[in-house]
Amino acid sequence: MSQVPTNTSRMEKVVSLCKRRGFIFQSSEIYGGLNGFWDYGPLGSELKRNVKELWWQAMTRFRDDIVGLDASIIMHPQIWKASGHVDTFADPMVDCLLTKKRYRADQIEPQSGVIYFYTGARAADTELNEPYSVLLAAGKPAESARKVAKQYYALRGIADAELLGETTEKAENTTAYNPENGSLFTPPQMFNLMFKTYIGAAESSENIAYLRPETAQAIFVQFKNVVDTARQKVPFGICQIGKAFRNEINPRNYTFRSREFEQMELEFFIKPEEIVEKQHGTVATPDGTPAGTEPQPNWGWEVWHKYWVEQRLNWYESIGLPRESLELFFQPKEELAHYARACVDILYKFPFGTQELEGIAARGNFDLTQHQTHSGKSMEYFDQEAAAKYVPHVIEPSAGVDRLLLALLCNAFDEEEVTDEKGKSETRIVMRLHPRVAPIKVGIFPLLKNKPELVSKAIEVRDLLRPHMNVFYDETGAIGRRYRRQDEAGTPFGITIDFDTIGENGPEFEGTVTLRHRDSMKQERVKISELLAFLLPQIR
RNA sequence: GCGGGUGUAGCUCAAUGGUAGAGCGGUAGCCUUCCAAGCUACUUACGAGGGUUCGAUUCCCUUCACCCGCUCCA
Repeated sequence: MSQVPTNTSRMEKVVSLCKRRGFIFQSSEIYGGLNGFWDYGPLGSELKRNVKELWWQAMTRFRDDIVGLDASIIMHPQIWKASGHVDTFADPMVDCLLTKKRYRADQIEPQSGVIYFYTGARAADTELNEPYSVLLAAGKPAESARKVAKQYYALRGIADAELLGETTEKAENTTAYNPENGSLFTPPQMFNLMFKTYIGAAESSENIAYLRPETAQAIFVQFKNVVDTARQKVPFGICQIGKAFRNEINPRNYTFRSREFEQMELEFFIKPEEIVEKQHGTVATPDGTPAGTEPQPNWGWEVWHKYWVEQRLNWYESIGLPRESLELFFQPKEELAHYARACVDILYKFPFGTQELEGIAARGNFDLTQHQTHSGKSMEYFDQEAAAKYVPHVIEPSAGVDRLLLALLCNAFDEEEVTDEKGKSETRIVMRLHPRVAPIKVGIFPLLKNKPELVSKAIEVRDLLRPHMNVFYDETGAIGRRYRRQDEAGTPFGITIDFDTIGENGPEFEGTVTLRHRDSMKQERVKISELLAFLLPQIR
């Protein structure tokens, strides 16, 4: 498995296979495609269903303390006011007029000094009346401002310019100039990342609504309803899988950053530390808590946070992403959003770089409090055991489904040299997807198509397995070709119905099939009656 | 959004200012007793729009998409 930071050719092979085998297609391809949107083909949609199903199971079915939610994508616009998305989910951007580099306007260091204004420039045969200005630190020679200005006009086609209309002015704490070279920036442009739409027929400002930029807010907004109906006590969680939309400035890296994507989010509500302390006398910290322990009532938020990081890492391993393909990134305190207490990202080593799959944030009670303030409805929870009312705090593991699929596909992709009995070597492409996520669990092949006994027996086996797993029946072409086709689809098992199966080579083999393993290409004989018992534990 | 690159069949690639070809694949048939065998037939493309031209896949412009770098990113 490649550990090279960027590996373009490997990524290209993955992309090509995804298209060839029907994992991922470009959205609206016959109309030329649409930037930032992707579709999942037959194999991709199965893969995606499996991943979401496994997450849902791990979160809700195998736990008593988490329940599900499936909320609408368009919600009351006030929600996005309360969450801060309307105001802060927009980045003001500026471009340097000289270098064309783009910066976030709110991250420009304010500068003071002298501004040199020009009205234009003139060369032997041309003149350009386009104002431009340069900021110089106090005391620097005017000549360096002129040098920058000449570079600027040279870019505009006025070489060796004579600068026109130079004036100067003092400036304090301006962010309109590039600190690196003094050049003027373009005026700030706002990029709000939320998709806007209108509810009802009239496109007026009162009808503005947004496609949700994250699924989390729906959980906070429905917190009270869930508390009232689900018979859960804090600590408990609400989870949701669903689409979210962000009008990315620059979608990149295949499906990694798309404008429409799917999230799997959990909001796990916990007691504020003062309540824990009141009830138990002490608050457990990560240092005093052995890894992998069951949740305890005296846990503080830091232990819960660590607990969820470990839970999530274990889950990724359980679906086939090895621990060494993942990295943890602890966001430094100074880079955290104002409401967050801590955030750990789980990163995967993609061929195009190590990138985030999931963020696990400790968000305090920011969100519930915000909605309490904006809606005027109490978000307080009455804790009978503690005899106290409080707004719960929250730990938020938030994962991107599409990113995860891409990670699984990149991780599974493998090329190996195989040598046949005649000594001829060739490249085998195999998707080593974990059986749990594999789109097709087992391929079922009659050894020969023109032998009715083999075909009918194969169909019998297909119908035996079909209620329990996704099977693929294939009778065309040579058996080796059918195996290799399934290798690219990531199908972990192949079952071949041969002449042993129908008893032609002795009664001791009757009712057995060839079971072929994708990864090792090894074959073994298994009784049809034992197939389910063999396969089920591996795919669940 | 800026700069660079690329767009020809499902994939990988070729050729050409005179109307596109291969390999692999796919489909159907024959054959075939375990790892992409063979034979036959079929299938499918110049990203889109405009211009120059008698004629454009080829030259020019615009646009769209993808890739790389910058930028951004929950």
